[in-house]
Amino acid sequence: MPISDRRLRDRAVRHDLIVAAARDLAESEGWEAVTTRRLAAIVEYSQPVLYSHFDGKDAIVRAVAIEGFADLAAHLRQAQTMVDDPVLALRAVCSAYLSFADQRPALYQAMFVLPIDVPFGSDDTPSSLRAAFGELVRALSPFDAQPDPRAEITWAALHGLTVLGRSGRIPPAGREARIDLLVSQIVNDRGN
Amino acid sequence: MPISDRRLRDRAVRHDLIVAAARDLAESEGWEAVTTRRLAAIVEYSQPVLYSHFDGKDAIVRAVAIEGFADLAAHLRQAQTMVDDPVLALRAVCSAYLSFADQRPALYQAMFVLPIDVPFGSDDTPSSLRAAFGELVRALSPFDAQPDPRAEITWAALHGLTVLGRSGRIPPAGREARIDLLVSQIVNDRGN
DNA sequence: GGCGTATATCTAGCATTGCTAGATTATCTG
DNA sequence: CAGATAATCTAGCAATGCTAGATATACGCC
Repeated sequence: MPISDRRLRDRAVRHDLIVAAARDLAESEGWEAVTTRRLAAIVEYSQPVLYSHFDGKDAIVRAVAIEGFADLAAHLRQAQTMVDDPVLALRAVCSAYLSFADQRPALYQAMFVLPIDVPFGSDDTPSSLRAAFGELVRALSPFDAQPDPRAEITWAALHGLTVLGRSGRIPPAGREARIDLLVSQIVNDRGN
Repeated sequence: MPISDRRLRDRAVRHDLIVAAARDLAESEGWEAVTTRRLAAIVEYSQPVLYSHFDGKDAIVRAVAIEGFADLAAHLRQAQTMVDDPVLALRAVCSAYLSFADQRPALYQAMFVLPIDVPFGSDDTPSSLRAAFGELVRALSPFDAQPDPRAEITWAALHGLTVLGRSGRIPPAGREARIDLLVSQIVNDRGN
């Protein structure tokens, strides 16, 4: 086993360490506290090593985000496989989306607010991202023969509730009622 | 007429000039190009004069945003007073919201994405902001006895469509279909 | 084992950012 | 006109993302 193998392994470990440090620091102090110098200090290397792993700060944020998509997909999947009834399953998915955003605000921000340059409709769209969207499509397919547009506006609504709520533009009270209303809108809109 | 009056007028003019410069520069080159130095150069004063008008860069963005709320409110109002039928009026408001966001992306960003510290549910919520939300409530009131929660999730959906579309997370094609779907959801959800 | 080379890492620094203190100029008052 | 007040500017600070050149480390070969 050549030594260069161990080197590659070490690099991969450090890579993950940087991503984890960025995520954790962002979660505890916000993304504005995530500077290359602080990340370097946490990883206990000098600042320029970050640039041997990532093209720049944006790339680090992007890496955090892409990991987050996988987490979200798993979270949504688990929520809807717990219940059989399609309406309840849909409600569970919506609720799970919002609670994910609530519990991991910085991660969510990296995924959906910060300008990470992730291709979406393209071939090299991260599979984790496609998976997350797919879970939403799955939850909606009992109610719509063409679930994709429905998934888009539902996703938009969930995202809007998240960011507008976070910045105080929508009050926290009445959250459950809004989820009910959202689900009710979807399931009652049969025939089109 | 004391000379200090002219001074106050000059100050007000310069204040507006700064806000306009920020808005225009953001609209043409994006908010990341809006630096205090560039603003000072446009206004043809030195950098520190900005701080005699505003508490900092955030306050300038906030001023731009608050002007924008008034514009949006007027835009939405005009859209729905053009048509009589409630369904068409609702559709017009949704469409107007999206086109506003589309035509003035930087302004929209200042209003709904950038972290301007604007109180919302509070007493000193800018009246223009309340007015914009009120237009949405008005358009929804024919369809719901309690239009406020409905307005919140509709606003959320519109906002989500905007930002997710802007960052390439939702494709531009099918935009009209999504508006139709959104309206259809609302008007078909009678009884609750 | 020892040496030259390639790789990895660090130190130091650049340009830009938001913001501020102290000097300087213009303006008003007695 | 002199003194005081207000407005404005010059110069600079600390922090940021990022990079070049120097330095230390690990490797392959004899």
